[in-house]
Amino acid sequence: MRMLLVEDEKRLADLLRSGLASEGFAVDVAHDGRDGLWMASENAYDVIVLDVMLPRMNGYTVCARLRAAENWTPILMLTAKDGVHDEAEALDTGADDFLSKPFSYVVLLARLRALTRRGGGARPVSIVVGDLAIDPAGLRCRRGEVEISLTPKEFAVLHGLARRQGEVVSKGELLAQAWDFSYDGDPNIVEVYISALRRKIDSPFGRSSLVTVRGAGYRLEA
Amino acid sequence: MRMLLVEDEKRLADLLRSGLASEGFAVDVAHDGRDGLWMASENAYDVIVLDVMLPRMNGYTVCARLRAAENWTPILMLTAKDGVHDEAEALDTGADDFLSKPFSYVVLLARLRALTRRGGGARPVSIVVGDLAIDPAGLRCRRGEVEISLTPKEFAVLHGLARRQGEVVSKGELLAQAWDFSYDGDPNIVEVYISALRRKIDSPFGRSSLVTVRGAGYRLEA
DNA sequence: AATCGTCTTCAGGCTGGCTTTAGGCGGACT
DNA sequence: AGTCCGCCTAAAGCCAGCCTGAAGACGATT
Repeated sequence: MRMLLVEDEKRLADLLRSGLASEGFAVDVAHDGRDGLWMASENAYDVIVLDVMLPRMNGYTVCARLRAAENWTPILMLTAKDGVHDEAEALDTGADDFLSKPFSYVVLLARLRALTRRGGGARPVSIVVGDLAIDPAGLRCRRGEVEISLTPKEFAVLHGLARRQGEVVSKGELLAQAWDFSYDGDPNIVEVYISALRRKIDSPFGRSSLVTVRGAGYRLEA
Repeated sequence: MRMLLVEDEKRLADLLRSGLASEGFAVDVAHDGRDGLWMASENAYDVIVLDVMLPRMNGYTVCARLRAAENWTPILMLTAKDGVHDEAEALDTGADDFLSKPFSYVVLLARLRALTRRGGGARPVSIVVGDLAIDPAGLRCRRGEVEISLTPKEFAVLHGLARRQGEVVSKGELLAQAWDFSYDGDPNIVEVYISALRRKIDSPFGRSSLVTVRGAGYRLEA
């Protein structure tokens, strides 16, 4: 079971290397992002443990580049903060799992076992709907060659629709995905954002890809 | 993909239920620990989402009891605090994964997918009647290559007929399926919608796939 | 402190789907 | 043939649901 550990803190890297080695992993260590990317590209690992805060190239970028190069090795990201946003960001750039520092060794082991059991599955990172490309890693999207900047909330709504392109997504579902669960404001806010999105991704292009299905929700189509 | 959700916060439970249902999960909900344990024992679920803080019996106990009874259904625990200790404790009692509240919907979904070990999503399948394709997820249908947009009610009626293609479906049955139980208006409304459907899916194509069976109901055929 | 951008609320206006109504058609039975 | 009954469909009113501009709240940045 070959593993690549990309971690710049020497102390932590050594501890993990010795611990995991005794669990049966053959561990290679890279100490910065660029080395990590290079090693991951050159060798076939069974799993990659990737710190987010790295010199020379951060973890998100390394992850995104690997996925862009169609490398689907399971990746577990180590996020420094424990904000929900970081977690989602990690998963969106194509990571298979993440762990917030500080973490316990037992937990890391359990997660690694789960990942290696599963094997890597192909999962494209950016979502394409017709000529509209949605880039979860960059919180932005493109219509053809034109780049469109979106606010986080706008993006969350668009993302929710794009993940299920061609299907009707209800307002309630969009609320649940783009707002946190404790939100209990006016559901009308979804309409407001739909309106804003149309003004950005449809109207300027004379399109109408964001369709209202009265009494049911919205649908994003090519 | 059958799922048991054990969660006492009604609002959260409802949000999750509707969201996950649209992802292809058949969700049962239990509102306290004892009910959850009972339901998990009686039915064969593919995955269990288990809150830790529950009335009548906490999540750790439920989890431990299930494992003691040799029930190995994958369990994802929802821990309230985010201390490492709780996470380890969750894994120790036999949970397969955990998530700290508050969590994001996206993350939950990714974890559930991992647990059920199924890359693709179980999506509602589209029904085909001759060259007429009915797409429940998108609330629309296609005759050959031509896309036809339907209102929710029109779709509900067509869906009711398509699910039993070739059979006669009575007006009463259509009423029961497309209208809610408390509806006590004119049954003639079914005829109105049949008429509308014919104008959309038959007349423009010179077909007559929607047949009236006098005194019995309607039949959709290829 | 001031400015900017984002999130959220609110309210007015409007669209379009739902339902009812009513007149007409045609098959079935006497 | 005549009559009855079930079905068809066009038309119109109603109203829920949706759209959108404006403005306040809030936080981030300078």
